[in-house]
Amino acid sequence: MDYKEAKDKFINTWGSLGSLWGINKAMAQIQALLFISTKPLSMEDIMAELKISRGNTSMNLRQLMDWGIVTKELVAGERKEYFITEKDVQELARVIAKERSRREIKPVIKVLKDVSSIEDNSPEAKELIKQTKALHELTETADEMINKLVNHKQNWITKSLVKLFT
Amino acid sequence: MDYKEAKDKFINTWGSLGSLWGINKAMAQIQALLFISTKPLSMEDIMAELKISRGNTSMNLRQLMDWGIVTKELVAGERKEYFITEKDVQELARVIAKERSRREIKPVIKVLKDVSSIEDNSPEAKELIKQTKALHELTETADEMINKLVNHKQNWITKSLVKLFT
DNA sequence: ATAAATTTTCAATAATTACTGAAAGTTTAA
DNA sequence: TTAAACTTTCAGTAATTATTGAAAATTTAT
Repeated sequence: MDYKEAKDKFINTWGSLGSLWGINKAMAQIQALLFISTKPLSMEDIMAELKISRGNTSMNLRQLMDWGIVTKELVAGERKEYFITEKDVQELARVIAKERSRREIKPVIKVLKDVSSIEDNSPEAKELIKQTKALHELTETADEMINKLVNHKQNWITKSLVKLFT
Repeated sequence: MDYKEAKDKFINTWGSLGSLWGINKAMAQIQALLFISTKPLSMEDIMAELKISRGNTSMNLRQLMDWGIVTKELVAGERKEYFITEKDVQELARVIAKERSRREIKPVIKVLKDVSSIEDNSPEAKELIKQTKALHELTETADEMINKLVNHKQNWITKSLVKLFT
């Protein structure tokens, strides 16, 4: 496998992994491309490399910036905007975990809390309350775990692993 | 909020959460329905409750069985098949984590390994190798972490949390 | 101010993914 | 065996989601 093949394979795999996780393909591919690039890339660069339209590139770059994993980089004497992504994988993982907690887990916790606090004594309602309560507790625990790990800042996954299994 | 509202809200929230995570809506809703049901449900029951077709129900039940979170339950003197889901949330979380590791993480680890072991000395290739190696290590560590947690069998999330932050 | 360079927006369209329903297949009881 | 009860399959269709491309908006240089 030569460089070009390897690069394409990486970008494609990352892209399809993304869509499996509710992140769209183009967004994941742009991030992958920036992640392995040795220099900041312009919108033109990205369009050419991934063969996607200007509009698509613009929208997905914005999303990546909303997530906080891509930033604009000014290149001296250039009018175009250039983009870079967080290059440290640990930091990348932290940011993604934090965003997913905020966007996906937190709202579910709220629903589970509401549902589990209805008042009704029928056996069906009791089962609903019991099971949503259990789910609520589990979800909150998992979310707290993520957030604590996420605030460790450095080498968190490795450190936790050592702490857990030694 | 009365029982019916609460039930619908739970099923719908679980359903849309599912699609956010690459699990289709019907599959997540069927699991949610079984999860709060006080008794095993037949295909007819599920179709009526969720207002989905027979084919859809059949296909998604099979998928849930493939995941190992739903099983057939024979009801004495009944010809129909009845279905139940794992009711213990901890066990449910374990099974899901294990399946996601097997289906999604493992294949990515393989690609990252392949990509990071190409031989090429250009600066671009060096960056690709460096970054995919870092990602490979992180992914493997996270996957090992999931698999170890998953083999703890009881109260794993809570236990790990205590262990980690006390 | 003007206009060239660049980015953003969004209606139209393409691509993907999910769902239906009826025909084919399977199981069970008599 | 037969036929009724039930389940699975899958081609066709519907619903959802992603992408394009060109017009509008913005930014920058002069």
